[in-house]
Amino acid sequence: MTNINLSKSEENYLKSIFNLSEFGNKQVSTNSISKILNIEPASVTDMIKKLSKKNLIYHEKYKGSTISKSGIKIALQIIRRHRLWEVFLHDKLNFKWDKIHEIAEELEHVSSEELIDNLDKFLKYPKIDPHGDPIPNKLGEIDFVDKISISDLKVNEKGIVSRIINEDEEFFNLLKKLKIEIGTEVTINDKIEYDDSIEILINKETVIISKDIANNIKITKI
Amino acid sequence: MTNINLSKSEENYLKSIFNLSEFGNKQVSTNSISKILNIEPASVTDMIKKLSKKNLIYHEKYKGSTISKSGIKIALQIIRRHRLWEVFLHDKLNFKWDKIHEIAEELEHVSSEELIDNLDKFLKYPKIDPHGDPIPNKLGEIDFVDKISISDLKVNEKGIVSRIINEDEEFFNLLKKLKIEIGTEVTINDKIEYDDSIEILINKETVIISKDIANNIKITKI
DNA sequence: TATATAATTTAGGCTTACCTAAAATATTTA
DNA sequence: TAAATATTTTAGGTAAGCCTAAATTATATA
Repeated sequence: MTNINLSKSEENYLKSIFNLSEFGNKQVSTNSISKILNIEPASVTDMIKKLSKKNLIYHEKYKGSTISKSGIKIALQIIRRHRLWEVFLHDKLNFKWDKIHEIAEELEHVSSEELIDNLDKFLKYPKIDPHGDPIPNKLGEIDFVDKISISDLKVNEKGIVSRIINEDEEFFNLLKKLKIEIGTEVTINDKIEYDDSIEILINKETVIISKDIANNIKITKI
Repeated sequence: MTNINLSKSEENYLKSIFNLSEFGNKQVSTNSISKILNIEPASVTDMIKKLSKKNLIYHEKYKGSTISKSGIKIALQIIRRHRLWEVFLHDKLNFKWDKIHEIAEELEHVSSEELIDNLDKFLKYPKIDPHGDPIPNKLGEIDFVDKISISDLKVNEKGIVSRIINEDEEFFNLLKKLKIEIGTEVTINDKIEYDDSIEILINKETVIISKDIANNIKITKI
């Protein structure tokens, strides 16, 4: 396992490219990377050249970038670190769900394989992080991710909340108010055509949520 | 509490200058910083100028540097982070005593006050790290540190091992072999004039250690 | 399909944190 | 105390990772 040592910047680019590529299946535009990382497109081009030279991505001028096999491997390790730290921050240090992302962004760049493996063991090999995102194992293997959200269900269908996409504090507070968390059972009562909002049943209570909110809550259909 | 955000480099310099200054009481030479950090003296001069401008140290050209009140405050926080992480790595992740320093060097630069305070709580507010070094509290207050080592004891005097200065793996293994750890009671049997080595009694066993080894083991006289 | 617009890249610049070589100052020693 | 040596600083340079402005290419639109 040739573990090249990447800089914090390189790691962040690689992670973003991986996330944008939907598991390496899509070409990623320079602009989209620029937006996610808040870095000017010209600078993104610089880094793309650098990562290309290291064979972590492939790049076609003016077309876009594709992440390579070895790029994916590394990206999954960074994601593993990030999510394990999130579990630690949430479960052991009692951080609120919406505070952990920022700190994990820093911790994920501390690159000691032994550290991460020992942390994994200490946390008893968790399968998902506090947002419901699956944690890759040491080999980079990762569980299937639910791709449907509440808005994809039809009336009378049911699901279990599995992942929360939006990680902002306001969204966190909203979910708390709605008593929605990972594992909550949700039934679709009605879909309101006027604005696509959805009436759902949670713990015997009925609430109406907007389409945008529904899109941010992934579920496993039951 | 004006918490300036320092770079990793700035933090490392400040920590080194603090350590060399013996709690801010001594002037520190450019060369000594250079040696500790493995950075050329000319580069050290650059950084000294930078830290001076931020009033974290005072510097007299060609003479040396002194750490300021605010510099000490920050240095103590960095040391606090480092030592708390060491406790975590040792006690929770089961890292060996001699492996923790390197990883803590990275973790200490993740600068979230909340993170460190929550970690402190999680670890139940430890007073010393695995090497026996005292951990500053949130306010930067720190316990008195034992300044005498085994070599400072006279024949028939006793002490309890309180700190291990040398953090190398070989030293760790040596101590293991000698059955010396923090809390071990040591009695001086004899001091050998020929090469200043010392015969000591540990758990009813007699061993001879060199002056250098004795210097690296701090004790509390009893 | 020609043109306007959007996306991307190139060119040139900046800051941080390092470097080497040479100059300036301090300290040691003869 | 003068000369030799050691320490420190200055001067000029480099790579990483960003920037803006301008040029190039791709895409959308009329």
